[in-house]
Amino acid sequence: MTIKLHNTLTRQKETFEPIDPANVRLYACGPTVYDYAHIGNARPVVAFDMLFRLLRLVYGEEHVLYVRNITDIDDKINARAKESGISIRELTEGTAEVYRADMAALEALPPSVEPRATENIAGMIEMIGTLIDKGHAYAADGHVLFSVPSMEKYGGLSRRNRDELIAGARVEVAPYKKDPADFILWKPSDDETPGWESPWGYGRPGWHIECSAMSARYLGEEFDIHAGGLDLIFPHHENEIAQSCCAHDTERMARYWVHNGFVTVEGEKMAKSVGNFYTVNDLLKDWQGEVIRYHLLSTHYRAPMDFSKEGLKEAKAALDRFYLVLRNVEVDELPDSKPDRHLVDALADDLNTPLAIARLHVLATEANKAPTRRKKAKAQAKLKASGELMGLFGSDPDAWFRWSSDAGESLSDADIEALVARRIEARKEKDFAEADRVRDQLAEAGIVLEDGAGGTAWRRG
RNA sequence: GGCCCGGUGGCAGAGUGGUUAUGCAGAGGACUGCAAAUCCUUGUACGUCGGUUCGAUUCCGGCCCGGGCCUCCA
Repeated sequence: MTIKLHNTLTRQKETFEPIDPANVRLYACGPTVYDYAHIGNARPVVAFDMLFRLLRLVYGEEHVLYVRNITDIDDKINARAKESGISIRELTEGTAEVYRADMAALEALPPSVEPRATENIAGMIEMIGTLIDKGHAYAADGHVLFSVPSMEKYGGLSRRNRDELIAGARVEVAPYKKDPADFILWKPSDDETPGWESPWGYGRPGWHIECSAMSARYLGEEFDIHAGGLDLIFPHHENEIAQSCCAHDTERMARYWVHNGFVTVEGEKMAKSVGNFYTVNDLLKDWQGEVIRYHLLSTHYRAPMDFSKEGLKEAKAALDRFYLVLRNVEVDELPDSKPDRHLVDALADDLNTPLAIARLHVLATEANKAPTRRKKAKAQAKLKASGELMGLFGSDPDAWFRWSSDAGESLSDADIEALVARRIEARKEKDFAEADRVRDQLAEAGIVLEDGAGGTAWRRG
């Protein structure tokens, strides 16, 4: 089984060859915890969770190390804490906690390590010191800056040269910069902002250095895959490469760079002013996490995707179809099964999740058409194992169909079961008018009934 | 201005140098007390103009349209 990945370094799909198959190392840029995660933050998490799951399948669960950081030192955090009158620590820990819960609801596995920037300051200071020693950085006016001209190959990932950067610069160049392209490694803090003592005075790290320091600590100087959003290619990832390669004297920081495409919401760029700013936390009030996950997986991770309520409805309908297949189990226990070969092939081909989903549908149809109980159970098991590889079908089918976004406001399970029982009685008496009346009443509350051989099943539609 | 992505049938969304994607929605049928679910059948595609080719939606080039990045936005 070989995995192919689109590598931003070469802009081509390449066969993935780990440095050490017994220790496959993946790093993804995590959130800056100043606000709840929005759907644009969720996409990379789900996409790279799929990659993590695939790597675990191919190389073994014990042989994949996935690091995703939490950025808990940042000027946006400082500003947010100040305006909401809570401490920085309260803000970052509270936000991080919600983040973990939200991502878990999306069925994203927790990363192997989730380092926080504030717990890695020493490593950053050390790295900055190394960069200064090697002539790649300089202190000026309380700041430490990376000297971009000191790196011959700067710009390789984003494919820009320094002249283009300067020509395109839209921000005023700070006076302490020797070169307009230089970027901050360390900056001074005052009494209001968090800071640490350093050889260059009391201050705090720049953004890029944290990923360089943390990836080096947990994954080594050169590792396999570095993942993140498309928008991070420049400057963030470019600068990470500069810092890491110059500090470690390496050719590469990571062998493969994978980037997810952007999300629009309801056809437009997500913005609070447009009213389409969807946070995962809010969405989870109305939709099962798996529905959100499915919607995200239904577009290839590199393509731009439009996230919409309509798309969520479609995702819900599709998952209903699968859970219907999985609910209709006629044997005591499903046999053990491996994921479908074609589905794994699709995923191994640069995470082609839409094709894999199409395969799930084919497997569902096969299960529905199976002529014998045994064959049906086998097909159902295959479907379930395949979906589970993608982080789907983790719910109990009955629980899935009972799920309600407005629990308590609508009919309770007991109410529904009482009505269903009344209708069963009516049908026994051949009082179809009464049976239909009850069914209409339930339908109005969004309950769908199915009269099957084994009795009447219900679900919230 | 520079760099980089996309434009597929009513919708979502894969893929391919010649042959059915898949799902939803639509139409017809089977099943059902009627439904639901399920199964069967079925229609509508590849932005535009050129080029390469026996043949292009698929490769190449121009153009049009949309999106992203160009110093801290996933």
